[in-house]
Amino acid sequence: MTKAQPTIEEVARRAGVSPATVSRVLNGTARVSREKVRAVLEAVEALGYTPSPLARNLARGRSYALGILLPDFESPFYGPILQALAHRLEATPFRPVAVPGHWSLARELEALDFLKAQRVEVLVLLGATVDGAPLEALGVPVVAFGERVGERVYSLVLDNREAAYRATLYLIAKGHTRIAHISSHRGHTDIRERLLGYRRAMREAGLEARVVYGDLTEAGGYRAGKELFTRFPDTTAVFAANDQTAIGLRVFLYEKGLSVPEEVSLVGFDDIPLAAYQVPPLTTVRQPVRAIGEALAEAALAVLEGQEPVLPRLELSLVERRSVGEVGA
Amino acid sequence: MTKAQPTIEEVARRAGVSPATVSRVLNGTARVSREKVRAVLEAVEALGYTPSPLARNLARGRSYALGILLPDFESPFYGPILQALAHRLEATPFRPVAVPGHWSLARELEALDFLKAQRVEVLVLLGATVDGAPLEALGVPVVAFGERVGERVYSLVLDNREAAYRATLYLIAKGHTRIAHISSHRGHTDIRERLLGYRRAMREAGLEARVVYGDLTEAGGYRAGKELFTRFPDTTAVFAANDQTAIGLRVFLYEKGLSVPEEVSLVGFDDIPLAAYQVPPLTTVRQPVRAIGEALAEAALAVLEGQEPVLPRLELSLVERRSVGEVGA
DNA sequence: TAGGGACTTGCAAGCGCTTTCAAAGCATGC
DNA sequence: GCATGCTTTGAAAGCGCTTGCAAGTCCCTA
Repeated sequence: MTKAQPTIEEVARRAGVSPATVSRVLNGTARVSREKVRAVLEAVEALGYTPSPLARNLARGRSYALGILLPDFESPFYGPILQALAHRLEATPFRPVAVPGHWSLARELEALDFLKAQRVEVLVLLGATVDGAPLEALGVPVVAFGERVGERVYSLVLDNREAAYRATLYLIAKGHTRIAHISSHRGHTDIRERLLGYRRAMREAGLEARVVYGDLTEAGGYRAGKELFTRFPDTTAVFAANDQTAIGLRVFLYEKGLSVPEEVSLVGFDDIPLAAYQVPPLTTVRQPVRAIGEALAEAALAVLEGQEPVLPRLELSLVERRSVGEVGA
Repeated sequence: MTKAQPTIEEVARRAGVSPATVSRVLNGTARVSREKVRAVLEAVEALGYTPSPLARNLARGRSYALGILLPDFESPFYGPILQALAHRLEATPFRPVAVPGHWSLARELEALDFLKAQRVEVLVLLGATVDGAPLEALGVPVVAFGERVGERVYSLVLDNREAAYRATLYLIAKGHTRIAHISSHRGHTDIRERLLGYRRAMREAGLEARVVYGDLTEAGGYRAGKELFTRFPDTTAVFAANDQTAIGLRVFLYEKGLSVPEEVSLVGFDDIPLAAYQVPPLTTVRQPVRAIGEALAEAALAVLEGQEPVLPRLELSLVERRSVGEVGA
């Protein structure tokens, strides 16, 4: 049976004070005499009272809601970021309101409408493509993972191009020359940056770029592999735009009977939790998800305090595992 | 500049009616004349008005919040369930409030306190261990994935024991006799049920059970593999309590130089998205996550309507991929 | 032509909290 | 002993919405 929760009124009555006083001791917003404090606390304890967030927020005129727009809840990359973000929020009065944009701009716009209706005080963007006007229209500050422009929008951006450049260089250093890249039209600028980094490394080394497109899913990686090895059968190394793509490609190679890393080397991007547990363990560019989540939370909280957020300079680093071999070794 | 959102008051003024009328047309709670409806709609449109959920819920005396307790946001198994659950809720007035229990009973209890403070109207339990008194203390109905008891608690339970039994039988049918199981003390009854199913199959076949314990993570699977092959080096098949364990074990085998499925066969449980993309693709027991998420949502919604929820009978099925080989084949 | 019923509409109370404002209590200083 | 200045406390007004109730309209019937 749902025994209704007690109200501040009842607490006040039991403690022999006014609701105002109860509010004051609970929020520490004004000095209250020793004995009344005790009485209130006792009543609160006895009744098991917790203030209704609804009423409180309405009275205070704010929602304490922090909107989070992410692609979905099953992404092995965004999940951990959300986790860190939510974790950082736990000790604050703010609550995360996470909604999926389902990798579609239209759905993202719907999600924004929803968040606006929810009166979120700030928006955190994770792997969304929305930008510009719709963002400004929200009327709240935005903290984005990935480049964005606009007033009151702050972005945390890692140097994807540089990291991709270095990853490609790494492959070249291992003696590879026929190196392909699997990119994607899905996703935002980060993916394009990775492509650019790859191209630059290839160009500088005087090598021919071979690019095919997936959709950042395992299935996409598998299909891209099919296309790649049809068009460029002699490819010896592949740099994939993300780990899921690399993993999908991996099973394509497995089915085709090409061994990794002996015949084909693989480098991914993101370092999702399962990357280390592939066979062979996947060499990949690590994104510091924990730090990313925390930095976003920190920035959002700063904005809420009216401060100018400082976004840290986070590094992408190649983690060498076992999916890359040396040519002619 | 955060232009404050308009209130019902302003809409009413602009439409030349009372706030009550605006409320009525927006909620369809009473008949309103044609012209006033038009006027209200026009004003709403012009002002870009959306009712404040805070005020609305306070006035209605309910939160429209549906609490969800799950282990964390990065689980490849619970993520998809959450996704389906949240998706089903989209068209309803209810909002998911998901909080992580971090695989710890203490944290789960904290989470419950939080959910209670949030005035959730119903609780959905995903992979939590909490049961009994703390659950009842919440004072709201509970819909659980996995066996639970109590009044106003309803559980969706799949026959894990039977599925584990059949999975083990499958291995036996492939000619294996030295079959191990990696279980876990973490997790709830489901895991134990799988252990029991395994034991039963082994017993009935007159085979000796060999059980070691992991913690349902990849790392745990890896460690369990170490222990397993120390104690029982001649093991030819392993049935793991979940896919992550199997995947962790897989890399242990890889490092040890044991091939899958030629030397060791592997069966997992859950069929997480990445299971199909392992090398070799993992044979596993599929949990219908989409259906599970939807069934839980459906049940929760039914309970909210005051109805007795009907929980469907969902099936676990073995999906054969490439990680199991025949003995002597 | 008056009375009654069916609709439509606005008033005002209230949801549970916060916060302003003023009253009350008290000690201090002259 | 009285004015002054603090401090503690409660009354009451909202926050933005919903909803019970009653008033007002209009049309129909006797």
